[in-house]
Amino acid sequence: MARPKTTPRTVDNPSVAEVTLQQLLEAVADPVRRSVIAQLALAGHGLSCGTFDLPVSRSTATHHFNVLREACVISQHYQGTTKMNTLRPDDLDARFPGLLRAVIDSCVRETTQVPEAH
Amino acid sequence: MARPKTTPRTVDNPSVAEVTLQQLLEAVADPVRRSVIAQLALAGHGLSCGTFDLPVSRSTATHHFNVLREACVISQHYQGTTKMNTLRPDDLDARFPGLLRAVIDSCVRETTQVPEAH
DNA sequence: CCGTTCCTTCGACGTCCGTCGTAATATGGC
DNA sequence: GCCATATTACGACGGACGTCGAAGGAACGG
Repeated sequence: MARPKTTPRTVDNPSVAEVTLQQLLEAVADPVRRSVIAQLALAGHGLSCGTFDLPVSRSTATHHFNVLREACVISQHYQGTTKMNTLRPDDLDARFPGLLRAVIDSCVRETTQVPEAH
Repeated sequence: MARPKTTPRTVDNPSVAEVTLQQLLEAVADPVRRSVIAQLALAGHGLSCGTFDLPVSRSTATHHFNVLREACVISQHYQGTTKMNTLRPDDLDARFPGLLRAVIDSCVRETTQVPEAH
């Protein structure tokens, strides 16, 4: 409250120390969010929110980005009218060694190996 | 149906090939189930269902054991009247390299580092 | 047999989370 | 200023999951 009329469109990316294991695991347990992770990993660079291919509405996508950011899986920052998303690759390793890396790998395999006809 | 009156009390531990990433991540996203994992890892050997220290009723605990077994995180087998639970340490590594190992480590840290009064 | 112990099955209930549409805000270009 | 674009905030809804208690089956020991 007492916020000025103009919100300068800043994003606060939380510090790794504030993230719980519960938060991280819940974040990656959703298929839409894992799709975000996979697309970011495959792209190799940041992507704006609108460029993702997701099977949900814009507002739902915003929700998922928030969850991922608060779990320190991605970091976000504004760039003009768009919002860029990038993976936070090694930050979380101090707190949960190897975990995010393994999750990202599995997310990529999950999407690239989709052509698995039995 | 057409089941004999006496159920021989067998358990079918699914094969790793049938487990999805979704299943595994959902399984470990629950705090009670992570407690099971941590207690098993700390014990270093199998534990019967009744010896776990869990904040839920017996029937709920049974449910959680089922979820963990179907995700190939634990394997179960009867031993007299009790049901033994053991971690399936390296099975899942073929399918999700490094993932379960990292999760187990984080579960152990989560419970052993509980004495974190700030 | 009979009782005890251990675990499971079955409904039922409550809550949380993913989903949406609509309305609103910020930026950039004209 | 004004419009178009990009994203967010706000309620609302529905389904899924964690939870429980009560009843039941299985093994072991008398």
